[in-house]
Amino acid sequence: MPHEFNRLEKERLARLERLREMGIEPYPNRAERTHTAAEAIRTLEQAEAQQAEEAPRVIVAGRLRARRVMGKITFAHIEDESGRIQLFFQANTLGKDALKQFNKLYDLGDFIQAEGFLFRTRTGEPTVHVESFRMLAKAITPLPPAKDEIVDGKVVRHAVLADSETRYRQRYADLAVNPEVRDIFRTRAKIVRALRDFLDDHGFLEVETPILQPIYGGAAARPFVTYHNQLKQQLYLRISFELYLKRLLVGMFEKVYEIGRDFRNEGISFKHNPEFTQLEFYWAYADYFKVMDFTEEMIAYVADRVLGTRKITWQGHEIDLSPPWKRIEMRQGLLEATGVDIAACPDAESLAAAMKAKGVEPKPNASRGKLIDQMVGDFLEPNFIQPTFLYDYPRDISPLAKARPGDPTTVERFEGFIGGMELCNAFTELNDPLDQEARFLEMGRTYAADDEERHPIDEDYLRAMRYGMPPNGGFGMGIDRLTMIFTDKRSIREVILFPHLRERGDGKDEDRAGEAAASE
RNA sequence: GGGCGCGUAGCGCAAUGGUAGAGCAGUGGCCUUUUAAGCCAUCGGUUGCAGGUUCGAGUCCUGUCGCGCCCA
Repeated sequence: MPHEFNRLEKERLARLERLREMGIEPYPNRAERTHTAAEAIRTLEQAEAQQAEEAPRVIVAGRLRARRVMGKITFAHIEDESGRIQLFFQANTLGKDALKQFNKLYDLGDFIQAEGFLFRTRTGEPTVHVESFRMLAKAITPLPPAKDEIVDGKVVRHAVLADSETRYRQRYADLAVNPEVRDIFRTRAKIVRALRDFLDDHGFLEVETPILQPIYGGAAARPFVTYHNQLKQQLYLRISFELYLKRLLVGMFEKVYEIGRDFRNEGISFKHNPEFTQLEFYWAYADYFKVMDFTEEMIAYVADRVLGTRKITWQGHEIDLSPPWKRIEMRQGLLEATGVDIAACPDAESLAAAMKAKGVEPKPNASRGKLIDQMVGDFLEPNFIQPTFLYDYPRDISPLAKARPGDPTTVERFEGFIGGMELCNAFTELNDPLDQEARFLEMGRTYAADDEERHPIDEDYLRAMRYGMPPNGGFGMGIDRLTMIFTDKRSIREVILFPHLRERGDGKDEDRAGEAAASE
């Protein structure tokens, strides 16, 4: 269905036609710019400092964001990625017709180019005295008309685009009018850059492993399923990188990492998006305690690089990202929080009974590990506001982690938490192929055939391990969540450029409800 | 999946069950240092969608779509 233009768009289309009639191409192929807005302002300041005789000349380009027409002069602001700069249009300089053209045929939101000399207005604002200007790209749809007012030195923004649905569905408009949203994604890019630099500096090799996988694994999650037509083969979008990265240790790489997208076909919430960005690394000859130390160091490094401080505020909490993080053994932590001693309960039945005795209602039909997970989620996780490692997890929910020597119910695994949210997950990796096979079979028995967290057995992974895999520590961390922590955002949708929303045409104005109802 | 809340003009918002409004944006005009410029005039609505109750529904009820928050 072709787009139906609204009243405001039709007005702009008419002006676009008018420009064409005047021989002006509203979407020219080439643009010119000598200075960004910020560079132009700096250039003026330098000229003033040097008491230059001639005013510096610039060509600036950007989106027209404000216009104040005052008879024979017009003030405007254009914005580029570096910021805003004021333009001064004067009938005496440009001629009456040119000024009228700018006032009547150019719209807020249009990309324009302007050439002239720099000066300061009466109020001291750096301004381009425009001698010529041209259209670079006409905007048909008006952007939300956010205006900034300075009150007591603070910027107060009016009528700013705030509807979260529109902001996420039309992120381009959100980014165009909300500069602080652009900053979130600059921060995100810096985080990823800092992580890469840290890992590279520590001798890790960045690799790329398959996103389309014949067998999914490495996490407890439901996959997206797809199909290769020519191979006539069902494929899955990966739910983790783990099994492929560890194959590389068999292949004699000792430190590898990957930053990329994982896909999990599960619920969407303020901390879950169906595709999310993950960092995983695997480190030969390391164990989970070494990985813990390394994690603290890495997060502190990223904080230093990205924020310039290790003390942050997240949702009103003062959080200190400096090492060392608090370390809590899971058994001890649960004993203190609930009075239940998981070490005294070797199976699900005894643990459920112990939980009931302490007034905690166990989830029905849950395994021992899932009951423990339940208690962690209810009694520990929300309290881990300061960076905290919780370590020594139950074996039956950790099929890829190595057991603790002398304690078959526990594996060497930790999770890191910040702001009451799980941030990372790591273990001393299981490298015994026979034990690994037994774990896979055990999982197959424990989970019902239709359980969404059931793992198919990856025979090729077992084959790789049989060739010999060095002892190693592995680590996975959600980049989206780390970005939430660093940017003080409560919702993962704020840190993902194009978060998934339920389908609804091109926008909230378009109604498909009627069509859907009619077709049923 | 369940509970609660929200959905009104391009944007941010009003409107006891009784004529759907003002601001910004837009349009026409005045204005040579403005900066949410100002002043005068003016255009703009399927109140998410579909039903229902009522003399009368943006408002109450049912269903539905979407978003948000809480829970699972």
